[in-house]
Formats: sequence, C-alpha cells, structure tokens
Amino acid sequence: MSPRKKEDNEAIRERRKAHILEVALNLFARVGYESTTISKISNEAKISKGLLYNYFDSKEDLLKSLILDLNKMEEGMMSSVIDDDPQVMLRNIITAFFKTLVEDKDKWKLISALTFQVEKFEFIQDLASQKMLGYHQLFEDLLTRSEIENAKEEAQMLGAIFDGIAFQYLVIHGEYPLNQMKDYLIKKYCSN
Amino acid sequence: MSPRKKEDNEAIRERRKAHILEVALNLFARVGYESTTISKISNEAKISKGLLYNYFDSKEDLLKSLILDLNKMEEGMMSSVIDDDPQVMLRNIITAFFKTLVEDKDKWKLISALTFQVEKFEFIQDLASQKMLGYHQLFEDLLTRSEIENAKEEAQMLGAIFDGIAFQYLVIHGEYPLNQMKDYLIKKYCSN
Amino acid sequence: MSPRKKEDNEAIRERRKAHILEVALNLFARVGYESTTISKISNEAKISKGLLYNYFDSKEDLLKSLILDLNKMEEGMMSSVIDDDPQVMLRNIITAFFKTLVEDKDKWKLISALTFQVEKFEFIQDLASQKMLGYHQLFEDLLTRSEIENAKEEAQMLGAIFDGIAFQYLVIHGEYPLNQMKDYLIKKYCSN
Amino acid sequence: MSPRKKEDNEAIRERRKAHILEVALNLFARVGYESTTISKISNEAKISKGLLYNYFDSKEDLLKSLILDLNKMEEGMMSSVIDDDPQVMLRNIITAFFKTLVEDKDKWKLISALTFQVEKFEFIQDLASQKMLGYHQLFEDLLTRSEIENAKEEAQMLGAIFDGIAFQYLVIHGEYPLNQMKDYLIKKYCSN
DNA sequence: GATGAATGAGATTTCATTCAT
DNA sequence: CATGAATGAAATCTCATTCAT
Repeated sequence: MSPRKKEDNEAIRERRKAHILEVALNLFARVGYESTTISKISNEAKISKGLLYNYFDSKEDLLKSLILDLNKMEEGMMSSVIDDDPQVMLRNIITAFFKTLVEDKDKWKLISALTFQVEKFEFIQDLASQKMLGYHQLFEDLLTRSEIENAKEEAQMLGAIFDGIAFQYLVIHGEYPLNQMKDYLIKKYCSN
Repeated sequence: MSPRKKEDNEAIRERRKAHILEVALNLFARVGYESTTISKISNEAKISKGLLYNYFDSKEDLLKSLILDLNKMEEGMMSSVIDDDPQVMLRNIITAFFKTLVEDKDKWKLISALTFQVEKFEFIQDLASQKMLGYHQLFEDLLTRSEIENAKEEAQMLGAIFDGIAFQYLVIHGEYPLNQMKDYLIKKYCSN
Repeated sequence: MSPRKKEDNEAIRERRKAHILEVALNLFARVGYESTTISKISNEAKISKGLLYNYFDSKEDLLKSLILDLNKMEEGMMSSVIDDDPQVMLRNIITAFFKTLVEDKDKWKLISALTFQVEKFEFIQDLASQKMLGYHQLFEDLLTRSEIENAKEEAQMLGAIFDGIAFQYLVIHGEYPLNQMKDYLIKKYCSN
Repeated sequence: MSPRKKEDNEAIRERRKAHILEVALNLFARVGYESTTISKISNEAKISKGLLYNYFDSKEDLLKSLILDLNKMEEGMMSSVIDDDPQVMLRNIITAFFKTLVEDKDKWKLISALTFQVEKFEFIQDLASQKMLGYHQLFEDLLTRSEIENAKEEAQMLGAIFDGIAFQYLVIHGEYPLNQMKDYLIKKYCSN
C-alpha cells in the first residue's frame, strides 16, 4: 500500500470539511447555534470530537467558516443573473431568489436566526446590512432603467418583499403559495 | 407591625414580575435567549437569582410568560384599529404597525429570533404561523372591500411587506427610511 | 376584647407545635427528611414559613423535637404493659407492639428510615441501639422467668422478629398477615 | 501513537463505572442518598464531576444503576444455594445470608434506607416487596418438605427473622452476636 | 491522523433561613 | 404574633475544549 498522495489528502480534507459544514448548518438551522453541541455535530458527521477540532479551531470558527461559505455561494448565484436588459435581469433575480429559497432553506433559516442576535455575532449583522443596501442600490438601478414610477420607493419595497416572503415561507413551511407570489412579482415588476 | 396586607404583596409581586419580564425581554432580544443567563437577568433586575425562581419556575417558563405577555399586548393593539371603513382601517393598521415597530423594537426582535428556532420553541412558530394567516385573511377582506385589484395577491404582498420592513429595520437600525415607507404604503393602499 | 390569657396563649402554642410536628412526621415518613422542604411543611400546616421558625429553631431542631416526642410516646406505651406475671407482660408487649405498628405507622417508618443514615443523625442510631439492648434485656428476663428454654437466644430472636415484622409490614403494606403473626407469636411465647 | 483500541476503551469505561458505583454505594449507605453530593462522589472517586456525567445521566440514574447492580449480585448468590435436600438448602441459605450481611453491609444499608422512602423510589419498594414474597414462598416450600410443624407461619417468621437480624446488625454494628444467631437458627430449622 | 475519556468553568436550580413590614 | 418576599450558599448538570494514547 503506497502512501496516499498529497493531493488525495487535501481532497479528503476538503470533502470532510464540507461534510462537517453541511451537518452543522442543518443542526444550527434546526435547533439553533447555542443549543447545538459539538458532540451532536461530530456524532451526526460520524467523526470524533477531536477530529472536528482538527478542522476548525472552535465552535465559533466553525460558524464563521459556515457564514463565509454561504456568502460565497450567494455571490456565485448573483453573478449568474447578470443581464444587460434590466427587465430580464430583474426576472432572473426573482427566479433565482425563489429557487434558492426552496433549495437552501436551511441556509436562509440560519442566517435569519443569527441576524437577530446582534451582540454575539455583530459581523453577521454587518454582512446582512451591507447586502441589503447593495440590493437596494441594484434594484433602484434596475427599476429606474425599467422606467418604473417611484423607482426608489419601489426598490425599497421590493427588498422588503423578498425578505418578507422568505420570513413567511420559513415560518409557514409547506403551505405558503410560493409560486403564485413569484408569478405575481414577475407580472408586477417585469412587464413594462 | 401588622403583617403586610394581601393586596400589598400582590402588588409587589406584579411589579417585580413585570420588571423581570422587561429586563429579560431586553436581554433576550439583544444577546439571545440561550446566551442570556439567569445571573445576568437577576443582576440587571437587581434581585437575587433565588428570587427570580420565586416568580418563574424556570428559564423556559420565563420565556413563555414573556411570549404570552407580548401576545396579549398585540391583541390589545389590534383591537384599537378597527373601523367600518376598510380604507380607514387599513390606514390605522399601517400607522399602528410603524408605531409599534419603533416602540416595541425589542419585542419584535425577540419574536423574530425565536421564530427561527423551530425545534426548540415549536409553540412560538405555531403562534406566529397562526398570526400570519389571520392577517392575510384580514388584509384580503379589507383590500377586497376597498376594491383594489388582485386583492388576494396584494394581501399576501402586504403581509410580506410588513414582515420584510420589520426584518430590514431591525437589521439596519437607524438608517432605515421608516417614514418614507409608511407614507408610500398609505399612498399605495389607502387612496382609492 | 380582653387580651388572651397567658394560659390560652401557651395552649395555642402547644397545639400549633403539635400540629406542625404531625404534619412534619407525615411528610418525613412519606418522602424523607431531606426531600421534605420547610415550604411544604408550612403549606401543609397552613402557616407561614416565618411562623414555623417561631416554633422551631431549624429544620434539624424540628426533627429532633419529633424524635424526642416519639420517644416519649413509646415510653408511655411501655409503662402500660407492666405486669408481675412474665407471661402476661409478654402478651401485653406483643399486643401493644402490633397495635402501635398499625396506629403509628408513619412514626415507625420515619424512625426506621432515619436509623439508616448514621453519619447525619448519630443520636438516632444511638437511641435505637439503646432501645434494642434494653428490649433484649427485658425479653431475656421475661423468657427466663417464663422458664422457656434457651431464653437468651430466644430473646435475641424475639427482638429480631419484632423489627423484622415491622420492616416487612412497612414494605408490603396492606397485604401483610399481621393478625396471624400476632396470634402465632402469642401461642409460641406465652403459653407455658 | 495509534488510537486507543475499542476494547481498551470499553475496559476503561467498565472499570471506571464499577469504581464510581462502589464509591457511590459506600457514600449513599453512610450518609444517605440525598445528603451525598455528586461532588463528594467525584472527589472520592478522584475524577471530575463532568466525567461522572459521562457515565451516568443523572444522580438518580446512578442510583438506579446501583440498585440493578445489587439486584444482579443477589440473584447470583441465590443460585449458589440450591440443593435437592431442603434441610441442606435451608442451611445453605442461612449461611449465605450471614455471609452477605457482613460482606455486603453497605448494600444492605442502602437498600434498607431507600426502602423506607416510598414516594421517591417506588420501584425500590416494589422490588423489595417482590423479593419478600418470593422468599416466603421458598421458605414455606423448604419447611414443608422438611416436615416442620406450622410451616406456613414459621416461613413468615423466618422471613421476618432475617430482616430483623439485618436491621439490628446494621444498627448495633460490631456488638451484635451474629455467629450465635446463625448457629441457633441452623439448630432450630435444620436439624429434623 | 483519529479517538473519546477527561476536565473545569459556568449554567440552572433549590431551599433553609432571615427580615421588613 | 404573622407573613412571605428576599437572600445566598450550595446542589445538579452541561459542554467546549484538551490530551494521552
């Protein structure tokens, strides 16, 4: 048996790290960061507690890695909706939003939950705040170029609507009429 | 030298209980339920830990009392906005919403934060879910009677907008243009 | 309203004290000394905690008073069985024993339970020890005078039988054949 | 540098668990269950408080484990006294009883003490009750086959005598004439 | 690299006792 | 005399983190 090559080891590390993050995200989202113990995470990930500390310095470090990871995912998503036509881009954004809402439910839940615990995780609050302002800018630009009236106010509205829909969907679960909402939003904002 | 009157004791108890709930709400909202220790609460309330347990059976009982308290407050608020004219009532609701959002910021934060920890506080999730559906019904009724087009969809929208505005205001803090949003909402939904 | 006379006050005190002791005995016997709280006692006795401390210096003092009280009761009982004829006296003792076992069940339970917690209540252990040796002496004397063979050994046996019956009766409750045991004991030891 | 083997860990766990149970039994028997703190146990066992909770879920769980353990021991003992000749078997039982009484004094003390706290540890009371009835059956059978008169009553008597001797020995300690009692019992019940 | 036994700081909770009224 | 609100010491229990193997 020849020793594993260096790349293999790296790959194993990366895969394992991703697996831990996945398990942690699920638990954090379901029972909350504080109530999730390192033991639960390592059990669910089928590794030892000691090994987990080989990958992450602390529980807080694990959370930060998770957030950064999620952040990167989102940036990737946003880069895929760019389009020269503001109406098309708006439609892309709306579609992508509803898609990610369903697919990455845990992620949304976790970020939302953590956002409300300011003093402990100020950086998350800051991150979320930055994001919101960025989106408002973007929406205002797109709506202005779409020649929609009251573009500034409607951009604010649209931002609130996104967050509100996410909130309600995460609370009401299955019964929420996501598709109707999507169609109505597209009709309202992308048919000029 | 006569023993304290029964009424006096009742009064003392009520005042203390209310005070503890106030302190707890503030801490829970700021640093989260799990991260808020009984010691911190009793310190801030300037009472001993032991006394706190004279008033509440457990930390969880304290939280539940708080939720029920907040629930009652909200019901009181909703009873004050009733009006025969749907347009007037809608305006009342919008005004009341923005008022409570500023005045009871901590309450909103706490409820929002707890709502995202399903497995631990399922009853809160259930409560919030009930509330949302109730508001949707109410909005649909008011918008229909106001002869606004797509009343059903717009009711959903309005519900989402309220929650979204709350979310963003709680995250962005002072910089959020609450008043502009209020005026715009009234203009959009109460000028038929 | 004339002030209550001194004797009345004394009488009230004594009655109240007796009542507290009664309640305490019942609770101590049922759930144990350590698990019985002062609050439970005062609640059940329908007085305030403060007042209880007016009558007893501490929880331990309450227990000691109880033990001494029980001790006095027993001494009273023993003085009533004295008889010149050893056979008659033995019969009296056996009868009295079975009577007190049923009537003062709680007392027996408490004493038995406490007897097994040496280090905390050494004085009880000492008391019980004294009692046992005293009874052995008495039994040996009575059996010798009754001209029963192996009086010394049978006296030991009889002592053990009393304690054993008490033990089993307290554990098995209602189903224990107390009366049969009594008759058999009398037949065995009082028919020479 | 290889990780500890699974078997090693198992062995460590078992040894530690047994050690903790031993220490706990000793303390429970000496100062009582309630008055024995987890700190005292862990100190005496020379481990941290935390580790104790790695092995037992709670103080009550520790007690239950202990009881079950003791129960198993007793069953083992009883299986070793079986004999076809009722007289031999009776003698075996008597001998075994006096042996365990001295060797497992703590066990007897603990069980006896707990038996008297009905409401808190009902399962112990039930267990003890079961045991007693079983022994009565067994004694009756053995005495009948030994053709001893009044076998039923004498079986009851014998059961009471065992418990009574245990009670007195545990209270009087060293001065109790155990050996005389044993010899006398054997003479009385095993010489037909 | 991998394990999970072990630690220790700190959390929640209990309760005998005191004391202002 | 009488009350029960209030205290504080100490109990039970939890869990992130370390470390011997």
